[in-house]
Amino acid sequence: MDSALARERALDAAEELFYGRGVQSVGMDDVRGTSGVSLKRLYQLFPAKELLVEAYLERRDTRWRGRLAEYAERHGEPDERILAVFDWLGMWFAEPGFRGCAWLNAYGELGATSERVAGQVRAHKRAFREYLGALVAAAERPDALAGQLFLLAEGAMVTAGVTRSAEPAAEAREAARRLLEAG
Amino acid sequence: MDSALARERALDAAEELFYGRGVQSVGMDDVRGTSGVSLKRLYQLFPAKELLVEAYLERRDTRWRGRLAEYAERHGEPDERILAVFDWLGMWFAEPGFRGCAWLNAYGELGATSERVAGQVRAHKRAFREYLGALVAAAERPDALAGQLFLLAEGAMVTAGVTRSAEPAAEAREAARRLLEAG
DNA sequence: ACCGTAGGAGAACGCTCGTTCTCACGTCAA
DNA sequence: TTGACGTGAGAACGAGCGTTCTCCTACGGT
Repeated sequence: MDSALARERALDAAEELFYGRGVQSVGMDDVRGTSGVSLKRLYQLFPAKELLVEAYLERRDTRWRGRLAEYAERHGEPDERILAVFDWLGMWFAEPGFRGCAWLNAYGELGATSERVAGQVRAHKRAFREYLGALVAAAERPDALAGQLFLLAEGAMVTAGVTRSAEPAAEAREAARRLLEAG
Repeated sequence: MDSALARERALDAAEELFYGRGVQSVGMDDVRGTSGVSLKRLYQLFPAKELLVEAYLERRDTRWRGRLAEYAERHGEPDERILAVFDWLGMWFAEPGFRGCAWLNAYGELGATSERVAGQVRAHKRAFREYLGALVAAAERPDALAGQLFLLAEGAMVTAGVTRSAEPAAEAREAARRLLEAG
């Protein structure tokens, strides 16, 4: 198994385990067991657990925002694109194994102790907020609307995670629709 | 020091430490040091760390909802009461030492491993949602609005916690005002 | 065939931390 | 006074886990 493949396997295992059970309750030995990558290799690729955590969050960030953008961009009308964000959230919430927003979970777990993880969470949220800002600008709406939509989306993520339900996406979509309609 | 006082001291220390630094990075020894309550007493009052965590969340839940209701009820007009919730959130976010919603942080940290803590978080959020439901009903608005306001409030809490800013409360308040206005 | 290197399995190390135990001291009832 | 008891200080115990080390096997180049 070459390094690139071992790295992917390790990150796949890290993502499955860290997202599903939290970072602190997963040991490097669990990552080894799930990935099939030996401890020696793991530490060659990621010299400390924290680096594996950071790589996990970074890869997931890229993929998450990519998938969201890909879905939203299938819709031509600017207002539809905005609402599509909430549709996509609903599909995400309904996926098996959904356990809330990985970054908010990581923030609750590590935000107080790891400044780097806290920074990654802020960067991820800022990027999401800016993406909404671009959609809102394309719809020729005031930027303040993006902030409000962002709060709805964050509230939906958190609530879907805690209650294990996809319903908050529909509620947030409806609120977003009304804000669009009113403004 | 009698038992009741020791209990209060222990909970005061637990709250300060768990909320400020997270549950897992605080040891029972830290609680002893901050509270001045000996380990023996701590374990008499709370036979395991998890019980101390639960007691901390429960006491904080009572106080948090009490303070919110007290503030909101100073306002007579139903619509004003609803908006007062967001004003209160803004005051809370601006308090020194604010580090986001204690329950969401606890959920990120322990939700995957402690079913009891996860249940407390759900109960707390359900109670908050029901409180909003009561305010919305008093304003003779549809219950769906309560769900939307709830998402705004949750989004504001999360965002204020991550960005260390009180600003999201004002954004959420403005969104709430527009939803009230439109409905 | 031989040696040097890489890699795997897993033991070992060291630290943290939840929990319990030891021991000395003070208190109060008889 | 005495002895049972509660308490505090902190040592001790045991488990978990991040990280490193040992040892052994396999293989590639000469």
